[in-house]
Formats: sequence, C-alpha cells, structure tokens
Amino acid sequence: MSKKKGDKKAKSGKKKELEGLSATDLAPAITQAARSMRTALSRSLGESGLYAGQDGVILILAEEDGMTPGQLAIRLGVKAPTMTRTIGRMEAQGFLERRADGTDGRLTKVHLTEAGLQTVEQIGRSVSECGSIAAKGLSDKEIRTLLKLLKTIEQNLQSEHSDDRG
Amino acid sequence: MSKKKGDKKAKSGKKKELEGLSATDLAPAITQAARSMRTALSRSLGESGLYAGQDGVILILAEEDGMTPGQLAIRLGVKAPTMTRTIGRMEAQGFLERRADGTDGRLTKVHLTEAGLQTVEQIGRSVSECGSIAAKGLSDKEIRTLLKLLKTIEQNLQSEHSDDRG
DNA sequence: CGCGCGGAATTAAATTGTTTATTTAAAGTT
DNA sequence: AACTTTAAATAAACAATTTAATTCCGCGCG
Repeated sequence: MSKKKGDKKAKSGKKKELEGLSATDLAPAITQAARSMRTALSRSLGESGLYAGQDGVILILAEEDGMTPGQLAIRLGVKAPTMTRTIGRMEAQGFLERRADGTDGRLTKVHLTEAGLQTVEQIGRSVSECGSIAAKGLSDKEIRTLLKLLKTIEQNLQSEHSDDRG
Repeated sequence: MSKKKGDKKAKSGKKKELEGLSATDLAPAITQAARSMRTALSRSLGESGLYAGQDGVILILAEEDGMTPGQLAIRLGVKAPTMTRTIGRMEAQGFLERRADGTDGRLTKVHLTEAGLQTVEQIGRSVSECGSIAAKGLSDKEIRTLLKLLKTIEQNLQSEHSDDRG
C-alpha cells in the first residue's frame, strides 16, 4: 500500500495527468468539513427547536411565502421526498402549515406560521455565526474563493448526474 | 436589490465588520456541495455494495487492521455511536467482523474479511473518480487551496466545540 | 475485598437524506 | 369523451448522524 498513487490511469485520456493527484482527498475532506459544519449548526439551531436541514426552509419561506414543496426542494438542493417529510415534521412542530392550491389540485403551498416567523432572526444569526466561526482566520478573499470553488464542484457533480449531453 | 454587497472598496481597514459578510453563505454552500458529493459517491460506491460513509472504514482498516470502533470514529470524524451502527451493518453485510480483545474486555477489535479486502481497490477508484469529477476544470493549485481551506474551517469548528479554555 | 469511578462500546430516540414505488390531478391524444 | 402521459406530492425502506442514557469491564481507593 503506497501512499503515493501516480499509477492511476486516466480514462479520459488527453487531460492532464495531474488531475487526479489531490482530487482523491477531495471527497473525504468536504465530507468531514460538512459534518463539522452540520453538527455546529445543529447545536446552534437547537436553541430555536430546529434541526439542521430545517433552517433553510424557514429562511426561504421568510423571503417568499407560499412556495411548493417541489420548489423548496430545488432551492435547497434536496430531493422532493426529503422535503415532504421535513415539511411534515415542521408542520407538526408548528413552524409552518400546508394549504391546498385553489387552482391546481396537485399543488401544496407551504406557509410560515407565527411561530415560524419568530425563528427567522435567530436562524439567520445561527447560520451567520456558524459561518463566522468556521471562517475564523480566513480573509474575505479566501472565503470568496472557497465559496466559488464549492459552487464549481457542486455544479460539476450536478451536471455529471443530469447527464446532459447535446 | 440594495442588498448587493461585497464590494472590494473597503480594504482590510476594519475587517471585523466585513468578517461575517460572506461567511453567512458558507454553511449553505458547503452543505449543498457535500450533499452532491455524497450522492455521487454513493452511486459509485453502490457497485461495491457499499454506502457512503462505509468506504472510509474499509480504507482505514486496509491500512491498519484491528482498530477499535472508538479509534475508527476519531479517524473518520464521527461519533462513537455512528461507528457502532456502521460497523454493525458492515458486519452483517460481510465486509468486516468484530473480535474481542484478549487482554482488555472492554475493547472490540474490527477486522476486514476477505470480502472486505476485495472491495478496497474499487473503493479507492470510486473515491478518486468522484473527486476528479468534482474537481473538473479546477487547476491543481485550486484543488490544493480548496483542500487547505476545508481543513482550516474544519479545525475552526472542531476547536470551537472542544471548548478548551482554562 | 468490596465499591465506586471512568472509559469503551452499545442501545435508544430523533432527524435528515436517498431511491423506488404509489397516489392523485392536470394535460395531451385519439 | 376515454385513454395515456406527465407532474407533483407522498409513502415506504435503508442508511448516516447526533445526543443522551446504559451496560460492561478494568482499576484505584477505602
């Protein structure tokens, strides 16, 4: 088991051979960083009675109330079934409520309740604070670079999945 | 519209105020990127009969067999109960097995089975390939920068949690 | 020698997340 | 108008994570 792996054959062929060099560490690195972030955020969010994953729903709804589960799922980058169940829990918790759309019977509109509205500020604070803690010691430029790189790899992974040729 | 911020006009004069500026987007960004990564890795890993989260266990065990659940948890950055459950599943799947430590009755040693050993190469390929896909279009330097930044924010979050003052 | 303390592993309970499959309603086709 | 297709939401099954509580075992102390 050698730590250095230079013998990986590139299946794409004409690309740079250096490509897969450090990329091997990318998946573990981002996984662990995200785990730490999720845990930290979860702790902070706990004060509001929320779980990590629920914060985004409230934040988006605070900006635009009455979105459908599908729209929320797309905005948050999760799958529809995930959103359905999360909404169900949050509804039971009293943070939001579902209402049927009058014109289209297939649609469900999600609305923030009074209790949900009251959490918005605290959530914003938690997310912001969590980001600040994580970014401690990093310059503004570095943060922007990180944000840009994260978006890039996300798009790369998404487009790979959608298999959008032509 | 007036919400637009992030101008480069303000230099490092009062970095304190600028600090939380882009950091607010950090948690959502890394969350989504990690989610995409996890999904992609999960698909690739599926060919080996594994789930995302199990790969690291096998990879570490391939390097050093007979580690305890607690050691594995620390190495992978997860909590002990997570490791217990993952090990349980993987044992049921036949990838590894638990053995009691002869000298210390509290310890459990985890060992790779033959089936587990056979997945090592494929896992390495999956992780590497997944990283390459994610890093498509990024220079080697950018990848290293990303890795460094990820490690930094992870350490920031960890040290925040350990709360070791005094 | 007994008894409590601490560490390691596990169990319990709660939630997010994914994939696959099912229901229901709108839209399109013949 | 009836049938088919599509789209949205949901249900079910699996897995990963976390925190809190429990069990088991070794070890020191009285």
